[in-house]
Amino acid sequence: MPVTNRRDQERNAVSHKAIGRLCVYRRSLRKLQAMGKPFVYSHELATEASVSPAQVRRDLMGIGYSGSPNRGYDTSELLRSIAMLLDSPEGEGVALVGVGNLGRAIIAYMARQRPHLFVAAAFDSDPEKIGRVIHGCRTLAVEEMPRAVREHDLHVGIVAVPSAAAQDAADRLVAAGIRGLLNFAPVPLRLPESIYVEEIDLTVSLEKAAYFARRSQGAGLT
Amino acid sequence: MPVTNRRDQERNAVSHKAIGRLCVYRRSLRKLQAMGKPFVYSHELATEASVSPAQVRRDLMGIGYSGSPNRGYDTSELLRSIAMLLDSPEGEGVALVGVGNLGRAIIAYMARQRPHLFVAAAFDSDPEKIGRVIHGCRTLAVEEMPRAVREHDLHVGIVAVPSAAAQDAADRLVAAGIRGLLNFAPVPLRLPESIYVEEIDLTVSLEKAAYFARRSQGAGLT
DNA sequence: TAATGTGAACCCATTCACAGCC
DNA sequence: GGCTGTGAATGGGTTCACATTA
Repeated sequence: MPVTNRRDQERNAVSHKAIGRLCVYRRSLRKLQAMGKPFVYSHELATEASVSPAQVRRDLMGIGYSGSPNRGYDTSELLRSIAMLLDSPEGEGVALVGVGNLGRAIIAYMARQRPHLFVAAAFDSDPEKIGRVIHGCRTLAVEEMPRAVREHDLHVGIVAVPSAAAQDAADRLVAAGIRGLLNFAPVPLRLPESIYVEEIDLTVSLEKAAYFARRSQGAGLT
Repeated sequence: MPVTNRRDQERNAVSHKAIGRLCVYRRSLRKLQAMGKPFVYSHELATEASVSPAQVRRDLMGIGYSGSPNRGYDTSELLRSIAMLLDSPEGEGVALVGVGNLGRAIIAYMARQRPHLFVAAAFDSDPEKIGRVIHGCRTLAVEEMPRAVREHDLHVGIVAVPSAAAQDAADRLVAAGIRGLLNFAPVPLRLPESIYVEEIDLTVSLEKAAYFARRSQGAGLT
């Protein structure tokens, strides 16, 4: 019973936000599956993900998955459907540039959570760091990037270097064949249109949190 | 020449996204100011932030700031206007829970970038870590949180603990008086409505990057 | 009865396009 | 002439509400 077929995926461009939510639903589904719960309702996934039940149904409709009106969605089947959409049949290794505090924290973090995305290769330009092994991942010189990326067939990169080095790191990743990347450096990267960039900007997030914290009824004490 | 007054801010609830963009504009403005550029056009800020010029003008309109038709916006004045909106006149210290790899990386990161937000207090439940000083920030026991948060008058917190401990960390922060927080743990936090939560979900971001990397014209090799 | 699937309505953010200004 | 400021048009994402189904 192949619930979502390739054809659907090829056509329906699922929206950015929907993809993000599907990742979240998947996390809940994994938990439910581990708990042995065979079926789940949209409103249950909804509360877990802090969205509306209608939103969940829309999203699942978007990937072409159907549930049953009185039992809800089949946990395992839905999980498979989402995986079929999100996961690459090829490898899922990612290349990380910058093995400083942040880079090491990312490697450790990803080693702990075991999604099927993992840091397959880490790079740094500091000769001091070359050769060090962090969580089973050896640090290579940036010059090795083209070869290593090709060899491991990587498509996703992480930029975890200081701002000043970010553009160079990104350029190297792109040159090596990476097509999507996660940028932790608080600088706007200038890259080809075809490269997908996901920004993680700690400062901006914190400033937002600070701003909205201030106005959430705390009021007056300005 | 007080360009944006408190009245405007109190009323116009600037949208979430607009706040995020204003943080980004500010970064560009600081750079421009440092370069001694006294005026800037919307299209310049726009390219820096990867948004449309119209978007920039809208956003600045939203905070009640006006430029001059032929010189653009006054760099310093605009910077002051944004600061007046975003920055708290009170302190800007934040409380961080979890001094593991990630927590330490965050402290280091924030110490490097010098926005006016800084980690004022770090907490951990591991007795082993209590007392350690990272970048001038001493690690305290979580039990000290209420006192320390009150003492430093903190309103923003960062949750950088493992998933299993995240809800507890968040609850403690909220109990101590924090009103906005940044959550790095990939679990949905159940908190009072009034608390603003900004999620930073590495796994979701990576999965999104991987997904869109795959479909950006790479095609066929599925 | 209580759930799903979905057209239609709604809402908010963004962009357009142009008047006004220097 | 090229910029800003902004009403109007557009577009996309979310929610509504209800027909449908087991």
